[in-house]
Amino acid sequence: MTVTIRDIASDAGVSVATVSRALSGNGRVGEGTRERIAEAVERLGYQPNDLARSLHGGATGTIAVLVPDITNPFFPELVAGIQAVANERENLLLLCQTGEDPATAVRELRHLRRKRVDGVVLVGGLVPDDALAGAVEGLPLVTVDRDTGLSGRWSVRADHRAGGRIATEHLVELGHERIAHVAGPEHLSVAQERLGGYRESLEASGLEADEALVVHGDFGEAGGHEALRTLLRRRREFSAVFCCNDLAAVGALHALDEAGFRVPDDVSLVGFDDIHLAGYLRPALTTVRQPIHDLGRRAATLLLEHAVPGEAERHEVLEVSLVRRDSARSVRGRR
Amino acid sequence: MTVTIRDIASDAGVSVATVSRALSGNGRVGEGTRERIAEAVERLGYQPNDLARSLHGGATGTIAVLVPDITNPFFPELVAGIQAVANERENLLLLCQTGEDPATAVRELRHLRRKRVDGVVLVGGLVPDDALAGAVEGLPLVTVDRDTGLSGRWSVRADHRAGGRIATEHLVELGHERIAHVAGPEHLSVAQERLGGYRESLEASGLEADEALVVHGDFGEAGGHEALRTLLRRRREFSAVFCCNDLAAVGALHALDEAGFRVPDDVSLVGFDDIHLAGYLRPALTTVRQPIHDLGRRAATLLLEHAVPGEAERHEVLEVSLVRRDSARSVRGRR
DNA sequence: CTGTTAGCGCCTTCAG
DNA sequence: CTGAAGGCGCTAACAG
Repeated sequence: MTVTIRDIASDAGVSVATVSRALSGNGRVGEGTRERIAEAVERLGYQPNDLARSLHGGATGTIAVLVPDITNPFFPELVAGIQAVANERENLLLLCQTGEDPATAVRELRHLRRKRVDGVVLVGGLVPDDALAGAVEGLPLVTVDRDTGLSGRWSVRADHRAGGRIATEHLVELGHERIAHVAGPEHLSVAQERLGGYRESLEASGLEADEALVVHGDFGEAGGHEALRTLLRRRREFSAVFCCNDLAAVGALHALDEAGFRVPDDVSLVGFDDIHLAGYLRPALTTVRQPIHDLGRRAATLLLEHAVPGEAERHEVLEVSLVRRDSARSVRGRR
Repeated sequence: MTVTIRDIASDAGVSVATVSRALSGNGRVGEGTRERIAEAVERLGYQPNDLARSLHGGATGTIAVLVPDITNPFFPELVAGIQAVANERENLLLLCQTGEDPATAVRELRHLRRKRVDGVVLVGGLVPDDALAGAVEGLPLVTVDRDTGLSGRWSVRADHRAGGRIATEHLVELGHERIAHVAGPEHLSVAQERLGGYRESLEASGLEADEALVVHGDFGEAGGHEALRTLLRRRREFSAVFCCNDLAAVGALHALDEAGFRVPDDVSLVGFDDIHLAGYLRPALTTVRQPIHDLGRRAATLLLEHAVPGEAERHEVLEVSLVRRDSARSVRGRR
């Protein structure tokens, strides 16, 4: 049925060993034989079987990425970065979605191990370390935007704390004194850090840190929407809102809109991430840019180049920057 | 180093065959033996090797999807649909990006074959049939939104022509008589069909089909932006624009904005796809909804259930529907 | 119910 | 430079 190395061997009148050498380019093979082999390969339409090849213990040339939800626009950009370096090195990329469920993640990790992937990029912080530890033992792994206690593991992340600071500082510079924050899920370290940056900046500016101006939501549009409604219900004065990410900012924008506040005329808004969407919105969203694509590139590069378990671990922190667009402006009206 | 079936066989005091049976659940195995095996598996931390398992000729439990660009928000939703059914059946999903380059697509297809994937979902219409034919010979394949001349191949697509009609009809019903169309790339069948629907609808309504109101762009934001500027430069009167997809509509929206036209007050706008973004925009975009997630689900289901090459081919067409939001309203001002 | 024996397709010593 | 032989980890007939 399928043509194997043996078929082309007999067709070319040589042994399988010679064919193997000719194809893998390992040992030396005579010019003439090489040609006859190439010919036979062509004529018979031979397709090497990577399964058999990898069975020998070599690499599979396949890595995997685990994301919470590919539908969230942050992740496709990240995946694209990973994919880019995977392709450069002729690796294939398996995409897994955890749906933010630790059990699913662990199950998928186990599945990936059976498939003998060369390594995995784990994105997000939703799996407890202990559950993870067993599932990834001996598996090359690089985490992204995840606060991991796993020892010997490599990680890549943006400087979320600096991001929180930058966003808040920008609003302070615009003259805002009552700055609210729509925070992310409390248990996520990236959310904590952004919140921490916000607080640091407030303090550094000598502004009052009114805890009633901080409301926790999630990283989704609905969460931002709901969070802002909660904030509004508290009836505290504020003239600007720093949202934990762009999607939440979209929700906040809509909630503000529904309540009759105009952005940025009545309230200024700053997001985080700088997903493509941010530039499409009206007003275009001022936000903190994470180098999402590079985050992916770095993660994949580390994974493919260095991340053998046990090797000295390494943690990279990428810089963020402010992207000024139209959703934040100097203070005028206020609630 | 790695623990194999043989290790656990000797540990449990049985033969490898018995272990194999116990683990795969094929043949019958005594209660006691089964337990001792389970124990050994646990104690030694055995991880089955799917490579060896698949080498036997069985399935690999892995399918692949080829998309032009995962960063385009249409595709993550589609991929999510595919992923969903893949997971339900314990399959893994390989993600490949073609970057709209036929050569890349063919190369990746070849790579996937070496990896012995069980099948692939090919999205979009950018690879010429002949180049493809060789690369996918004997490989289960389902195409999505692609007009394929490949015989014996399965496909899933939305009813783009009906979509074009629905969008245009909606604008006609709102009283618009001069309706422009920002079309997609001319060589893509889905673009042709949407354009065809637009023309049909115009004709059915007895409206003049002014070819100067049709301008070709691409499926991106920049393309829509540029296309609308071209349209504006022609200085023909129009009060509504039907865009080939939502991303192009975003570009059109911005171009209109820059030119001082308000949507929907001065010009009505209708998109196509109904990506999440559409609902986030202001004004929220009226658009033709493609059941993107279902498109993915159906494609994967067909692939996993039926798509053995040679079997009677099947082509599914999914229905589209109009989503009325805020970007289109009854005619008032006009250019 | 269980063990023995062949391979799956390829690579890799080891001789020639 | 080339061939023969063994094995990667597992499954699938066959016999018991």
